[in-house]
Amino acid sequence: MAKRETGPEPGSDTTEQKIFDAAHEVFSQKGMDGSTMQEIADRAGINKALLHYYYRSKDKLYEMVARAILTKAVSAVRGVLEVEMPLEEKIRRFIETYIGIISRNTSIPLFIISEINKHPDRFFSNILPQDLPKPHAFFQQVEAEIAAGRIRPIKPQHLIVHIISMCVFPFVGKPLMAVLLGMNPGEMKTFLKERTEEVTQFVLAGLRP
Amino acid sequence: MAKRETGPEPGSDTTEQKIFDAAHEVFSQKGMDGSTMQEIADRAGINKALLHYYYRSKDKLYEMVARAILTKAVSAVRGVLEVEMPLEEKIRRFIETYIGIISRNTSIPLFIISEINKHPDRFFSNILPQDLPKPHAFFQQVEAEIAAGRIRPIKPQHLIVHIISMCVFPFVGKPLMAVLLGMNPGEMKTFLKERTEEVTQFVLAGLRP
DNA sequence: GTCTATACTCGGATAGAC
DNA sequence: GTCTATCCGAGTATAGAC
Repeated sequence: MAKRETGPEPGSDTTEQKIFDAAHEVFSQKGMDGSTMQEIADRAGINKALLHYYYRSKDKLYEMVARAILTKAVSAVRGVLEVEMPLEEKIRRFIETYIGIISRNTSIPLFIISEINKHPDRFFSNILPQDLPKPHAFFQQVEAEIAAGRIRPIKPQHLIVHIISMCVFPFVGKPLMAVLLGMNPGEMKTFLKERTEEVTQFVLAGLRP
Repeated sequence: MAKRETGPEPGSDTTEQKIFDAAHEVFSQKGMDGSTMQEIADRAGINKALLHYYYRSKDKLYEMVARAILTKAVSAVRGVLEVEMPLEEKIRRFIETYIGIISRNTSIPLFIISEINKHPDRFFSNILPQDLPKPHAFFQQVEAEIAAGRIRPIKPQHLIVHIISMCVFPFVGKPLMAVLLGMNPGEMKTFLKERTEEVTQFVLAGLRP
């Protein structure tokens, strides 16, 4: 049984795939330390021994899942960032697709930041994809717009971090934001839906010369 | 031996205090699931049995530490948010003190968001302080400035989430930001130091009418 | 390939000597 | 108050039957 770098073929309904899906769900919600092989087995509807038959150890299984998550997340961002497009358009698209992905995968951002902080060695040696998004073109584009006087001067590195922060943080900090703002789950959902538009407006406003 | 709500008196050098300090350090870096009583005992320079003598269980010890962390974090924010002050000044101070606190306690934000997401019940029933920051006054102040035409229209809830996001996220996402931007630890440190000024400028620019 | 049974290790918690 | 020794449950992993 050949092992691929990023897990079994999605969509198929083999035992291997069921295990992988179960592991994906459990690991992404509870992280490495908080997950148990028993829970993964239960969720996959099989028993513990089979996990070790297909994936030698908890570590290996975790690495497969983590790599799959990171690869998917990274490639999603790459697409938007590297296309040729006017700056304003690029910013709109970036925010829209980025928040879109997060909304449909709410547990992923927290998984990435908390796991990468807790197990940095593992991530940097095995898991992080090698072909990360290259924001260089974006930086040059920003500099060009500044030189042309079409936007206010700003360090492009800070701009991109501003944008990513405003897109990601409200989702990972959701429980805290909810109590701080006094919102119930329904109100919170509406609030998060509004953010694509709000963040876009705020960023563009902040860039006016 | 009386138990206080937020742990022993800081500064004293009793065994109880040494345990609490050790637990604070370990829990804040590794969270509940990733920490062991053995490691806490080692760091405190005593043995496991004593942990149970002073704090009945790992759960109790964790709750004390978590409550202390939350209480400190919350009260720090409260101070700035509730003082009477012109809006621009208030925003400047908020960003400055907020990033200041985080810089001096880099593991705290990640602890709070990842632990509150992993053990929400525990946090909402026992740990979260009851007297949270009340942003109501801040909201009214923003509305008033908008009505007077001194700032661009914006929902105050989104504004405050924008600000918090840009202050907190770069610290919790530091390892990721570092690889994305291709920075070494030294460059990253400089970058984070710049953020107080950069975030302030960006927020004020985004609010211009 | 899939199961049951079991070995082994680790971590939380307690008993009891001092 | 502090220690050593020990218990017990949980969790990873393997052996071996089918």
